[in-house]
Amino acid sequence: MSKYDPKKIESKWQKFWQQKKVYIAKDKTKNNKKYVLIEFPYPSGEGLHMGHLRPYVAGDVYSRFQRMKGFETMFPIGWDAFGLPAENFAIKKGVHPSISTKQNIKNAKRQVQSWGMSFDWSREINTTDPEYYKWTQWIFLQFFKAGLAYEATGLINWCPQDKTGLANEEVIDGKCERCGTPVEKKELRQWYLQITAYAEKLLEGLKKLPEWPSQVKLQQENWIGKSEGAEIEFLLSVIPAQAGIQDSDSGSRVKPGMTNPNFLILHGRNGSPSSHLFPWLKFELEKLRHRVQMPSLPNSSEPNDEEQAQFVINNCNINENTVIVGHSFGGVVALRLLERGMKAKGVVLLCTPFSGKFLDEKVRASVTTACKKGFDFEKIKRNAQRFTLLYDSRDYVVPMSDGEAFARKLGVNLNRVNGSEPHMSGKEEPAVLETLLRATSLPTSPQAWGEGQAIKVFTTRPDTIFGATYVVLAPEHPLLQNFKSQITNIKEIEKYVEEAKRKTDIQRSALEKEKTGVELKGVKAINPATREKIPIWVADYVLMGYGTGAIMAVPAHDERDFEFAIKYGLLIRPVIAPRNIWKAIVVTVTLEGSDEFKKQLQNKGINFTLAASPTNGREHIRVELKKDQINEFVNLVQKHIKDNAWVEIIGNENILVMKNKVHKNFLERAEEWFKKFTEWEPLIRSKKSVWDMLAHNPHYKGLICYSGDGALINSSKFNGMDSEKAKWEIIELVNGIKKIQYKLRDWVFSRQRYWGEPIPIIHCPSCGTVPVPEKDLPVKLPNVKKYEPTGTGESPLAAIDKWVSVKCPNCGGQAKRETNTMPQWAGSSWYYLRYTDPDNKIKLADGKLLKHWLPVDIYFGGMEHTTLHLLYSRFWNLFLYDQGIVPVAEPYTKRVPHGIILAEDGEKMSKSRGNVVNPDEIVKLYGADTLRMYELFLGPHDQTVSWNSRGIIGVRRLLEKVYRISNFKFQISKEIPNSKLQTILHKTIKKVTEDIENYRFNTAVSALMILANELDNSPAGNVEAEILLKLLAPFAPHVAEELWSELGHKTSVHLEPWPEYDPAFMKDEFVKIAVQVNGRVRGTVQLDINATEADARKTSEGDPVIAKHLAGKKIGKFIYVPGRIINFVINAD
RNA sequence: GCCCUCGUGGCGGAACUGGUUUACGCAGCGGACUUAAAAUCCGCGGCUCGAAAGAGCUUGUGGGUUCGAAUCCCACCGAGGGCACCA
Repeated sequence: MSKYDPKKIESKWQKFWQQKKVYIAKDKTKNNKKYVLIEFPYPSGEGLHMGHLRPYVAGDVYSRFQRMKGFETMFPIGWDAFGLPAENFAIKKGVHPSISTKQNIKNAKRQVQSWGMSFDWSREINTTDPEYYKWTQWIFLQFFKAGLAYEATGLINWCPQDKTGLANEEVIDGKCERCGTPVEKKELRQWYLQITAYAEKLLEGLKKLPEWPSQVKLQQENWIGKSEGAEIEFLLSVIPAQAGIQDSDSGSRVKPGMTNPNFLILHGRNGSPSSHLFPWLKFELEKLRHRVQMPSLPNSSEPNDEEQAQFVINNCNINENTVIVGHSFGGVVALRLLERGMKAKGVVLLCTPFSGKFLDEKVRASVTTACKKGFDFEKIKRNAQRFTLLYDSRDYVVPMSDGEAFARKLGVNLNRVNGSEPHMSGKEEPAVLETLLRATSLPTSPQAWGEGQAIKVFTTRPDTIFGATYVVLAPEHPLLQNFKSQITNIKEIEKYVEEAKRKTDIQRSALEKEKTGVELKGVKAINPATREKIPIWVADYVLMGYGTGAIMAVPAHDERDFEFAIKYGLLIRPVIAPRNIWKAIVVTVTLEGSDEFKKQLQNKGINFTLAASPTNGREHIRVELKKDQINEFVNLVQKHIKDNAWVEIIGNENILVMKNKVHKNFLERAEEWFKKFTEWEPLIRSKKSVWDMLAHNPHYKGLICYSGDGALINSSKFNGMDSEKAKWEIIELVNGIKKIQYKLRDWVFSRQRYWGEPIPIIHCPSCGTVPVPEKDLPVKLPNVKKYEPTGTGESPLAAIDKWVSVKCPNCGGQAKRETNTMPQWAGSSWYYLRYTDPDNKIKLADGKLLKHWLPVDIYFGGMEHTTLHLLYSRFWNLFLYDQGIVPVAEPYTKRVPHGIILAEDGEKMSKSRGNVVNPDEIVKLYGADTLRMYELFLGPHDQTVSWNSRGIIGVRRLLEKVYRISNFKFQISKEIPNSKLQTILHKTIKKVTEDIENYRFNTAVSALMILANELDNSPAGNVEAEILLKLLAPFAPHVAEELWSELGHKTSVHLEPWPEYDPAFMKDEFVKIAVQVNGRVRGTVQLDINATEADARKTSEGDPVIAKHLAGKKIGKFIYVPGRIINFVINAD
C-alpha cells in the first residue's frame, strides 16, 4: 500500500524492464511479428521536445498493446545524428560535432527513457557510426553502379546561411527548410540521385498502400506531379531584314501581299495552275499569307524550256526573296531562270527530270531534249541561296537517280517521300507544302541553323493547337543563343534575359505578379497545325526546368496565356466550345427500385422515355432536363439510384454518377455550362464563319478563357470532335510524340559541409570518376579541427590534403577524393532496414531477418516529412528492392501522421517566443505517466492541438484515483461486481481496444476515466482491478506495473495477455429511447431491448408529454428504429 | 489561384452507418467532510423566456434533401496545411 509518487516508481520500473529485457524483440519466435516504427530523433543541443513526444507515445502505446495481444513486437530507436544542426551547434559551442553529438545523444536517451518508452535498446543505431554509414555509402555505390547517381553542373538551390546546396524538397516557400533564409540559385558541380527514374514507380506504389492516409498519398502524388501530353515541334521561320518588305503582324489578320517570302510556282509538262496539286498548293500558301505567283506556262503539252523561262522573266516578278518551285519539267525551267541570271532565295525541285530517261519508257521528246542540253551548275549555284530536292519514291516517270544526280551536282540532300499520288501529282500533297514551308525558313547565314530548326514545346492540351497563336521561350532557353544573328532586337532580349536571371525564384513567382515578356523580332514559329507563322516571345512565366522550357500559348484556353495575350494584345482564338449538356441526359438504372424513381420523375414533371441497353439489357431512362430541373433531378438520383447505376451526358460521355454517388461537380458544371452554351451555340452552328464571329464578337473575351473540355471549333477537319478524342489524333497530325512529364526533379545529393557521410568516390585524372572499392568502406570522416563551411561551393574537406589525396583504386595513380558529403536524409533513408540486424558486419542486414521483419507494419511520423524523408526512403527501398537486396517494394504498410503541438498561446513553440513547454519539466512536476496520458488526451492524434497547462491535473487525478481504489478497495475487499459495472467494464475493453487500433487515443483515455469512476463507486474485486490495470498499462506503464506488483504479481503486467470483452455482458436489458414528434425530441421512454414496434408505440403514446403533442392530431407515419429512435409524423393539416 | 483538412458550450474536445448535440476532462456554481484550508466525494452546468412544468432557439452563415442533418448535397464566410506561372 502506497501513495502515488511518480519519481519513486518510474525509475524503479524503468530499471526493472531493462534488466528483465521485457521489450527485446526476438528474431526467432512462433508468434506473429509487429514492426512498429517511429521516426528516429535528431539529437539536437536543445534536447527532445513536445514534438517528439507525440508520435513516440502513440507508438509506445501501440507497441505495448500489440505486445500484450501476443505479437512479437519490435519497437526500435536510434539516432539520426549527421547534418547541419549538429554541426552548427558544434561550431557555435566550439566543440567538435562528434563530441557534441555524443553528448546530445546521451541527453536525448535519458529523456526518452524517462518517458517510459518500451524501446528495444539492443537494436539502437547511430547514423554517424562508421559501422552504420559504411552501409549508407555502400548503398550510394549501388546507385552509382546502376547509373542512378551522377555528377552534373547545374543551377541548384543554395542556402547562403548554411553555405550548402539544397534539394528541391528542402526549399519551402523559396526558403531553406532548416534556417528560413531565402534560397539563391548557384551554378555548381553536384551529385544527383536520379529519383526521377523512379517517378512512375513511386506513383504506382502509392496505389498499393491502402492503409496510408489519403492526404499523405495525395501530397506525394502532387509532388511527383505527373502529367500526360505531347512534345510538338514548331518550325522556325526567319524574316530577312534586308528584303525591305514589311513583316506580317503578330499573326492576326494580314493585308495580302505584305508577306515574305514569295513563291513562284512552275507547273510541268501537261500541267496548268488548275490541275494536279497546284490549286490546293496555292490556296494553302495564300492562307498562310504568302504571295504566290503561278503562271500558266506556254505550250504545256510540248514545252520548250527556254521559251517558258523567257515567258516567266517577262511576266513574273522575281527577286532575292523569291522561292522558285518547279514541278517536274517546271524544275528545268526554274534552273534555266537561274542560268539566265535571275537571283532567287531558293529553288525547290519536285520530281524534276535530269537524265531525260523515264521509268515508264514512254517518249517525252521535249523533256528529253531539254535535259540533254545539261545545266550550268556553277551559275545556278551562284544565283540561289538554297536548293531543296523532293522526289517521290513511287514515281513511275522520273527516276530517283535523277534526284540523286541533282543532289550531287548541287551539293544538297535528297528528300525522298511517298507522294499522295505517284510523281506528286495528287490533288493535295502535304509533303510538298511541308517542304516549301521549310524552304521559307532559309537562313541568311546557313551555318547559324540548319533546315528543320524547331522549337520543341510540351503541352497537355494538343487538342488546342489550332488556337496556339504564339510561342513562348523561357529566358534560359538555349535556342536564344543560337538565334542571336537572326533576332533583330537581340539587345532588348538580352536585357530581359539578364533581368530574369537576377530575380530569385520568389520574386519570379511573387503573388499577383504581372507577366512580362519581349517578342523576338525577325523570327517566327510555324504552327504545325495551321501553318501560320506566329510570333515568338521570351517570358519568365515559362520555366526552363519543366517540359522543354518552351510552350505553345493558347490564350483562349489557358489562364496564363490569356493574361499575357491580353496584356500584349496578342491574338486570342477560341478552338474549344463547351458542350451543350442538357439536351439529353441518360440514366441507367437497375430494374429493382426504378419504378419508384420513374414515379418521382413523373411527379416532378420531368420528361423521360424508356429504352433497354443493347449490350446488357439494362433499362435506360432517357431524360430531358430543363435548367431549373437539374437540382431536383440530382436529388432524385441520389435518393433512388443504388449500385450499378449512373448518369451520363450524351456526346460527352462524362460519367457523372458513380455507383450511387452523384458526381461532386455535376451541379456546378451544369450551371456553368448552361450559361456558356447559350451564348456559344449559335456560333458553333454557323461553322464557316465561326472564326470571324468570335474574333469580332465584343463578348468573346469574357467567354473564351475556358480551360475545360468540349467540342473543337476553328480546327479544320477536327471541328465538332470531342476535345479528349482530338488530343491523340492531333498529336499524330503534327508528328508530336506522346510524353509524360513529372514535376519531380532529381535529388541534389551533395552538401558542402563537414558533418555528413563522405561520398565514396575518387576522382582520377586518367580513369575519371571511380567508386571506392567496397572493401575499402567505410570512407571515414577525417577528424579535423577546422570544419566551418567555406561558402565557396567547396566542402571543408577539400582543404585536408592528406585525406583528399589518394591512390586511384583503378590505376594506382595520384587521385583525389570526392569532398562533398551526403545530405542529412541519407542515413534515414534506410535505417528501418538496419534495425532488423543492427550489428551485421558483412551485409547491411541479413536477408532472412529482412524478410522476417519487413515491411514495417506501422510508421508514426509527421506530415512535414511527406515529401522529404518519406518519399526519399520509399525511393531507396524501391531501388534496393529492384537490386534484390530488400524483399518488399514498399517499406511501410501503414503511415500514421500526427498533428503538431502548439504552445498555450496557439503559436508554434519556439525559444524566441518563450512559450516552450519542456517535457522534462512536466515529468518532474506530474510524472511521466501523467505527461503521456495528458498528451494523448489533448485531442485527436492527427489534429493540431494546443498545450494547456490547466487541464493536466485531470489526468493526474485519474492516476491518483486508480491508486486509491487499488489501495483501499482491491487490496481489502473482494466484492462481487454488479451488472452495471460488468457492462461498463466490457464496453471499456471494447472501446479501448478499438481506439488504440484506430489511433483514437484521446477517447481511449476518457473511456478509462469512465471505468475508473465507475469502479470507485461500485462493488468490485481483483478480477476487475486487474482488467483496469491491463487496460491502463499501455498508457501509464509505471503506475500499472507498480499496482500490478502490489496485487502480488511477480511478472510484468506488460507481458500479460490483453483482456477480451464478452458481448454478452455488454447488452443492456432496457434502453432509453428518444421520442420525437415531427422530428423534435419531446421525451424519452424506457423500452425493453426486444420491444416490438407496437410495444414502442404504446409506451410512447402513454407518455404524458408525448400524448399532449399527439392530442387531436392525425398520425401519418410512425417510425421506430429499435434501440435508436421513435418518431411520430403528424400530417401538416 | 489550385488542391486537401477543419469550423460543436467559458476552454480542450465527444457523438457508431443520418437517430436524445455537448461523453470525458478543465474552469465555474452549490453541497458533504474539516475549527479552517488543502485534498477528496456528491450534485448542477448550451442560450433565451419562465417560479416550475414547459416552450422557443442552437453544431461558422444561408439554402436543399429527409419523418429526422454536426453528419449528405449546393453556395458563401473563416482558420490551418500543401502546391504555387508545372503549360
